[in-house]
Amino acid sequence: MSENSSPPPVTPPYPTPVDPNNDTGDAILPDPLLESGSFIDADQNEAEPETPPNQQRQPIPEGEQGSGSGIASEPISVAAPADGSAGPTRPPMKRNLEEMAKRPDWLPENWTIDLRVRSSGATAGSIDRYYRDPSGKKFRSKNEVMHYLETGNKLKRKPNSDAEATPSESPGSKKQKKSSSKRKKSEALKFDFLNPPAAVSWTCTNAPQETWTARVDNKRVPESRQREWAAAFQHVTEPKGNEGTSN
DNA sequence: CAGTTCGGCCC
DNA sequence: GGGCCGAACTG
Repeated sequence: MSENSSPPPVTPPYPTPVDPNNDTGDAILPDPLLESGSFIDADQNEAEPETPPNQQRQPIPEGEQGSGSGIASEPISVAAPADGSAGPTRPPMKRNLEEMAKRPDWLPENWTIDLRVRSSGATAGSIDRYYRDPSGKKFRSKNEVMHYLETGNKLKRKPNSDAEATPSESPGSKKQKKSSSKRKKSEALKFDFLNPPAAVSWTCTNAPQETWTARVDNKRVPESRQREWAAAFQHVTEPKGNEGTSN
């Protein structure tokens, strides 16, 4: 493009937006979140100029299509700002990546959130949120974080006992990815009426929101279980249990 | 075997 | 639509 006749003289702190329909003053702020501490997984002590910023990515061999081949673009690490110490007046966050990366209230301050965008697969485009503790441990969900916070033990996944070896299946061959017939569903009331917990202790967390957590034998009861309990409770307290035809 | 990513259910 | 978790695949 050719040069313009009159270049912009001076850029004021806030460029005048040409957007006519901006009621909430959604102007383009310089970098509201940048200062808050949003950076790309750059360690604080990473003083290695020799290493280029490009992450070590293995070249994807064409032809061979693996699930792990097409990985997401870049893991976005967002450091959680300690608190409002950075700036007294915090500008309204725009709905952006930052907003998504804002730490939930239940997340400790020293933890970080990793946003990963799926680039391959049927669920491409979906954003997965991961949580990392100062130690570097990675968690996939709030539940895992909670469990780790309470018990201090990281949930181990995939026991993979492989107790039964089914020779019928063709071994050695690559296992089909779960294409179909994988998850079972449809299960009415999961509550085990025959083996109810002997004792349940309920604790209420007041901050930031009222959250009741049930514990059985010092083991935290998953919310899903609590929901099942609620469902069962409602079921047993249902006044009208007439399934027969009214007559 | 551990780590990483995708599929897909559940909410 | 997002969260969550199991499963699958790779290094």
